[in-house]
Amino acid sequence: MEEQAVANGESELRLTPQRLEILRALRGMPRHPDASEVFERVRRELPHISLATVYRNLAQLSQVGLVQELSIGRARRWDARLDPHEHVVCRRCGRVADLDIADETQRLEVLANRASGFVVEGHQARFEGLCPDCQREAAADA
Amino acid sequence: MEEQAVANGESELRLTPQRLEILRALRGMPRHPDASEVFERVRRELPHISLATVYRNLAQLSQVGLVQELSIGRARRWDARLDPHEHVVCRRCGRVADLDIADETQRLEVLANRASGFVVEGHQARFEGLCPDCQREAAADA
DNA sequence: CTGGGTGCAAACGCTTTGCAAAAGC
DNA sequence: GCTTTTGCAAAGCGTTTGCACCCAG
Repeated sequence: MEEQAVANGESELRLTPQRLEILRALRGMPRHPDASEVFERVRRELPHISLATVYRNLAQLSQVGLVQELSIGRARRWDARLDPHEHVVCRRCGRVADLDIADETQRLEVLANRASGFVVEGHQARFEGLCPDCQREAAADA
Repeated sequence: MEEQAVANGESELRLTPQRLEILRALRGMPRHPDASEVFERVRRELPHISLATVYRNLAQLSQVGLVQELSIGRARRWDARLDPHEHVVCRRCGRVADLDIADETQRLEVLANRASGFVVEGHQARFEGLCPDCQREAAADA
């Protein structure tokens, strides 16, 4: 198969069918899946793909900046959104939602820099709480 | 041995030698150790303690609010500080430092609440960067 | 006697790695 | 042909669990 390369800042990745499909799958999954969820989804198009390939490609794609790794909870989760944003996790159902409060969190990096002496170059904020659905259910239980 | 109970909001934990020593160890380790680091340290006082006991006790202690669990990187890390604070992780050496910017991050919970519809009840912010030591080394390398 | 707590070893879940075969340059 | 990528299986690593024993109330 004729392949194009995926251009990026420093290096290039071959655009293999697996790579392409993983990227496509992730872009269609706004709920921040972990590797095995991506695997299950990609499998529908490429039944012979292996889980190891999914792991390898997610790591490579994030190295070249095409996807973002999230550390939410125990398992690594993945996000095709590249612009700065935060996440809220529901304590009850585990649902993850995006938060667009980049302006404010960006300011915090400056504060963190001053307070720590570190050269701060990034952050992730994870909020916890009850999602609207679970608020309703919690109210119904009581 | 005469044992006292550890009082807390909802339940009680027996103050076993292992429990006591784990708590003491953690309070003396400001670098946010993971379970096996706590294990190594406690072992110096209690050579026969098992790793499973450390895991179990850290989980129990955090359930009753005597220690805090951090989700930094891959392994669970533990913190004896209970007041709200954030963390900076060094990209190079992995060192973790505390950040006292609670006033500002507390404000963010309100924003997150409004932006998401979730009832936000907590957060963890993790900043990344280069610690002072690694800044020096990085400068020396160049 | 009863229940929680412990140590040990085995099991677990997620992730990584070694390797030979396959595919693109 | 040389390099990269893949699939498969095995190994790795942090964590949890089952179980018998122990100890305090």
